[in-house]
Amino acid sequence: MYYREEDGGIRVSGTGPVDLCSIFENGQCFRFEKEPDGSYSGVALRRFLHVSAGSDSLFLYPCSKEDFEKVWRSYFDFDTDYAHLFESPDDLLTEGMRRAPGLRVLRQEPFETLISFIISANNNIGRIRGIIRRLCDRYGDVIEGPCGICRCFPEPEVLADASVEDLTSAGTGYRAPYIKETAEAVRSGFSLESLKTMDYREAKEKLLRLKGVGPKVADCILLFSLGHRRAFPADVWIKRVLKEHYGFTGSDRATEDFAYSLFGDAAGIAQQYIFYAARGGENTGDKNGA
DNA sequence: GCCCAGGATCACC
DNA sequence: GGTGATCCTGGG
Repeated sequence: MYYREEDGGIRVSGTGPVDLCSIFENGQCFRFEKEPDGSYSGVALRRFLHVSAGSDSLFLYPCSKEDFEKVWRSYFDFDTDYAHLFESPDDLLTEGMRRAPGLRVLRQEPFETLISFIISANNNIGRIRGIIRRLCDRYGDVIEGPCGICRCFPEPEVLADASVEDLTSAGTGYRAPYIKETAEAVRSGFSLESLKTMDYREAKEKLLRLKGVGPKVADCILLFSLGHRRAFPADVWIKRVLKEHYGFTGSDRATEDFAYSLFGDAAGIAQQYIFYAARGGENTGDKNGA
């Protein structure tokens, strides 16, 4: 992989396939919007970013060499070669890799990911996006983007100080007190950062103590922001696939072990491919439109 | 008006 | 340790 500065941005080549739709609309990330020309823009890590993909390159804007090295390189997980993660992929995984060759698992901001996936419980992608947009508009810091102002994801203190009534009126429903309580926990010292270097199970156990975080949400946070690639979020779709394709049913812990036995250390990345294999050529899991 | 999808929690066994 | 009712909201 190599890159060069160009018109205030960075052009990256040799990354292997990158498909922005399967990155930004597969349910791992809720803050990037598709532009009419197929590019995406949004705010992540307190920075505005516009991304467009060519046949063999990617353009990030605005972006300096320093931004790329310090922020976006790891955000997009550019240093991992997804094509060679699995020694002997089975039929289902192979099919998923064929269908979504440009998929990548992002490394997002942990607090944003935590709150976003608490909101995701009992919810669909269209509504999750709307709720998060309202929270950012109401509680997020303002930053300057190329086309006007944008909003960052709210800081823990701000959500901790928000009233449950206000959080509810943003559309969070019964999850409002969970959001407030979990934001309070983070404000008063619960360290998300320390979970990155912790053993997978230990980190998951810690996350499960937070209000509104169950096994599936914990695995999403571990996989989509904390770099725990063996975290295998088992939603209803994945459970359906495990049953229909492997004849497997079992408890949450048994599912965790089964996924590990099938796919090993990168089980979470396999989960993303399997999602595409199972849902065929359709769009992603969004029934209501993003 | 009714039913459904989507995970976490809580009461209960 | 597992099971089932409940939470909220948009859509069919």
